[in-house]
Amino acid sequence: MKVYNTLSGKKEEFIPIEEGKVRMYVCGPTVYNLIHIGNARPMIVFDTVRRYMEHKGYDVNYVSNFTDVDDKIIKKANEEGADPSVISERYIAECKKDMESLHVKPATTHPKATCEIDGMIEMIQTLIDKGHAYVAEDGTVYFKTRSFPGYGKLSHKNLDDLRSGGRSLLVSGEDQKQDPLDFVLWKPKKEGEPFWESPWCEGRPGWHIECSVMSKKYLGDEIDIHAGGEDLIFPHHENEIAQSEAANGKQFAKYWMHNGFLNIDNKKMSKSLGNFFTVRDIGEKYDLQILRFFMLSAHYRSPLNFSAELMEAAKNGLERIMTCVSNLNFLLEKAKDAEMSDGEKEQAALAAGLEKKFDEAMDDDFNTADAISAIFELVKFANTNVNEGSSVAFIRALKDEILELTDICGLSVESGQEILDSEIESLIAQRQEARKAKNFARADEIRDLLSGKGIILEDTREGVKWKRA
RNA sequence: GGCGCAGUAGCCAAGUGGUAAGGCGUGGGUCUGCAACACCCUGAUUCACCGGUUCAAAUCCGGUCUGCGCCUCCA
Repeated sequence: MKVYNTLSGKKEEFIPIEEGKVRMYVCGPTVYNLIHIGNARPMIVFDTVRRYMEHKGYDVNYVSNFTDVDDKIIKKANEEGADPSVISERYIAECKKDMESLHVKPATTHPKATCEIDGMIEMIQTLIDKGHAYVAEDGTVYFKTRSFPGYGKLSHKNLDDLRSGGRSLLVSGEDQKQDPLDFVLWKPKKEGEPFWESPWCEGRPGWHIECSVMSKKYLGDEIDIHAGGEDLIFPHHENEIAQSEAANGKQFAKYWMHNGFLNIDNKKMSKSLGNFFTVRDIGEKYDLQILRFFMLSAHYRSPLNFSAELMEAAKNGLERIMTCVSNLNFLLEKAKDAEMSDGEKEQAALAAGLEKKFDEAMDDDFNTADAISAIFELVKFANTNVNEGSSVAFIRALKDEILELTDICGLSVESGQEILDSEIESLIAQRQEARKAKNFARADEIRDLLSGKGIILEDTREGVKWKRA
């Protein structure tokens, strides 16, 4: 299995620190509002990475945090006159609902920054003790960037370029920094802000230290994969490396994975441009697994453009897979022979080749676009080769294969077995009578009636199929 | 200014040295009482442009153009 590592800029063979186990940390959202579809991309992408690794037999310890102390949360809390924890708890709950709709599995642990303050104070103290951090007059603690020789190794920047860059890194009120590149580990409270006691001042942690500490606590000093959106490479992940490696004296993460951005009309999504969509917005119109399918149809490192047309195309594509499974289920009920014929055994072997294609695509840095094409080929294979004469074993083999591969992608393509109420059953029977009697007007009338109730009928050679609109 | 990514059919999108996957859409056909589903056919002599390397390039090298991201909170 090969993984593209931002650190080296290359695809590398994945070798876990501990055989058979994967320790993985994914930077989670700041919970001050409903998550937007851009937030959803890393959740979906890295959940798929996790599912594939589990499919390969790895025991994955997957940690993804919620950042629940932040300026935006405090701002929102002040607007509503509520405690910041009310805001963050509310949006953590909403986020979990969205994740469920997106078929993102809950992490092994979802730590919250506010529950890990002790660990942060401890790590900051270690950094001070080791000479990597210093306390300013007002109690702010800064990380001394120049004290960490590897600074810039992830984002491939060098300190002098950063300094002479087009923009000043000095922001007003930060002139206590010894160097403009130094960043905050702990900052003093302001009026009306939540705060914690610390050796330096009453205050709260800087953003970057949170992830270093939560990763260390739940996964250890050294982890296999650290992941997030590409915008986090600098400064967030660069700073995490500096903090963790300076404090722990060990390599922090072996592999750094970053997903590309989701754009709207080739522009970054932003509220000011009016092209901002929450996951909830999309969920009003579409089953959210369509959004998931859409995102997996491109490579995770490529920028991905979002539009209504593209969602429609994704919807139709996913429906094709679901129709196939539904057809297989239908034929399964009608199948007579239990065992595969010799011809079917050969066919099944061919189909297994498509599963191999899927695995090879996923082994190559999680090429989900290519992997999905293997699923489509499998669907076509099933549509072409399964018929009313097929055996139970053959149909089931193909169905199971499709289900296995779609499940790795986090897609549920088998609609639940529903029992129709007797009134509808009776209408379908009446329509069949009418058709037999060539009373097509009556047959169409019943079909329209059922369509009005959300039941769509399809006449097949094997009988009448129905589905929900 | 610095760093980085991308440009493949109407649209989306794989492929990164051996002669262009897959999906959506379009048009035609088969099946069907009709519809739906499905299947078959329909698609790039060509991969932004210009040079170069090679027996061979969408894939490697150089340049040009265009779009985007990061360097400030951001998935």
